[in-house]
Amino acid sequence: MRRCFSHALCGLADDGVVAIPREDLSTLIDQVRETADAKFGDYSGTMAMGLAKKAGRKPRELAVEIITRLARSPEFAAIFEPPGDPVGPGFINVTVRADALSAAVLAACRDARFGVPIVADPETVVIDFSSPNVAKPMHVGHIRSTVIGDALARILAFRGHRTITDNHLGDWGTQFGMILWGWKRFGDEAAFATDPTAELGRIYRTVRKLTDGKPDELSADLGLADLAAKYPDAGREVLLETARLHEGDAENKALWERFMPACLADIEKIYRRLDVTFDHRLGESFFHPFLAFVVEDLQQKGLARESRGAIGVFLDGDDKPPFLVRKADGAFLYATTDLATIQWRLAHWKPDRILYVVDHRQGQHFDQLFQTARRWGLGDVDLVHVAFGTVLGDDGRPFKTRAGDTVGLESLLDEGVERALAVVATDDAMATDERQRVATTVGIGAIKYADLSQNRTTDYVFSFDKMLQLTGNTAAYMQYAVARVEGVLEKGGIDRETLRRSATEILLADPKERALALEIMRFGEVLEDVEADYRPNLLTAWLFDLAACYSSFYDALPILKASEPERASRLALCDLTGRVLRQGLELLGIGTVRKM
RNA sequence: GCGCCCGUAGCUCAGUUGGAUAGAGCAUGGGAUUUCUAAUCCCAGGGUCACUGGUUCGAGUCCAGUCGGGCGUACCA
Repeated sequence: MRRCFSHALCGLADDGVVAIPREDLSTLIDQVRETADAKFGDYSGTMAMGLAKKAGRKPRELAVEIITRLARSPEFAAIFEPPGDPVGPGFINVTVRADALSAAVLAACRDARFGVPIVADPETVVIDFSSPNVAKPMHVGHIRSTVIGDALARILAFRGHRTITDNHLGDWGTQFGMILWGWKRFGDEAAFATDPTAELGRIYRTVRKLTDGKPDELSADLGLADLAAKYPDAGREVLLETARLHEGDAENKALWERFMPACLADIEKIYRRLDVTFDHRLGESFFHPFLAFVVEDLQQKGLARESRGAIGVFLDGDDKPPFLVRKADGAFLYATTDLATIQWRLAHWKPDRILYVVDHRQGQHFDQLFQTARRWGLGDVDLVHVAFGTVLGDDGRPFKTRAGDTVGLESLLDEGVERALAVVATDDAMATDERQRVATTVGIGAIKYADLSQNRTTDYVFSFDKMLQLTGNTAAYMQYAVARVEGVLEKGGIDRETLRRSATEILLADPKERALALEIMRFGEVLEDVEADYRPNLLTAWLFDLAACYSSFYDALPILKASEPERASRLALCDLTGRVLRQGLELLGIGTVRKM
């Protein structure tokens, strides 16, 4: 609906009333927003004030000009009431026409996309997310990248972009050297046969503590202290094992090939539970053959040079830390891999954009990476670091178990489902297996929703108690709203296809009907805003508003018991609300149930 | 030291890139059920937007500084 302003603004520009650069037009249109207060109408435009300043005009005068043009535009008049005079310093407040809203809702009822348009210029977007290290079990730190990345991929695809999701697995770095080193010294064949990833996880944790553990961490564990005494040079030896793997050492390569399938299977199991899929899983190992070329080419083009035995790109002068692409011992770094990856993706996928859904702590790395890529001349692709904050525990410290270990993702999901089961279990009428299914949907949904509903840039406090609340801005509240819609339609024995076909008019006489309809019609705008800043929390906030509008509508007005023609109209609204809510949750990777 | 991010109600957080009287949820207090899922709805209280100055019609938002916190900072990813 915002778009209706564009004609009037173009007109202004063409008439030379004010100079509006074409590229500013969309940001001006973005300034058309839903009003803070219903008494100001439905939408409000604030562009007159800003434009007046630049043009040296009086804001109200300019607002009147815009209003005149709006009123003349047939496209505008079809959707909005004739606008009144500007309010205050120059607000242009408009109200959607009842007949236009009603017609739009009716069209949405019959449309598989609810009237949400496909983007005008679809782009090819690579979304790089999750990217766990395969050598260690996935933990709570991976949840944000996985959940946010998956949601963004779903949303961009729904908007009409060509999306390519890629899981850039950490399957080749130092952490694998740790496993190799540890396996050779205290690997347990029997334990590996029983539960491969558990054994590899044990080795990883032990070696990590040996190589970068704090003194008190070492002294707290007698066995660990012994190992530390026995292998004082563990850190260096680990790097040596990593280097051997990269050089193609037969023994290490064989072990790598032996360990990988179990690692991958373990990770896949988590993705299945989370309902997350990838188009590609091109890990670090895949790009290994291209790394030498990256360094050579950077050197040859005079971008990288030797320093203290290593090779790096000096981006901010000689005194600032360079972007290292090769270590003094000859090994490559993840900077090298990331550069090779960009190059490979550009050559094979020709993307317009690449999104990296990665922890904000790696901001500097991406600044350097993007700068280097541009200097290297890798083309005019948009490289975006979609950063997010840390997951914290109740104490405000990074989320850990009481023993101080990181929380495994598997057990986290288990606990979410288990707690959801306790909440759902109050209804004895439900069969056990169905209850289990509902608990799974509610539990996993709660974990995802809690994460997505937070502004991604801030750290967030992980709390099962809060995310599983049945009231407030939670997955359960939203899923409940969907289940209530199902309940009404089921109770009325309504065939939804027939309902959609036979609906002839949507009546919006009651303010609650109107508010619900207006909210539903904002779906497309919200998705547009989500993409603009890669912020799924705008979608959760809107879903919450929508569910609240529905609850309010449902509470105040009879539906099945209403008389015609209200009954058919309200049933159509119910059906549409349910579908839109379900679609919105699906775009977040969250499932729904028919009963709960 | 330098760089990036953050500081909003008792708690957890929004705040649409500078807009109208700073909003939700939880918690607290009150109310609604002969009626489609009350896992709901309606109403109320609760704020020096860390602090100081600046920019302008207008600042939680932009600029400068101060205080407090987090993260990063040459061969881990």
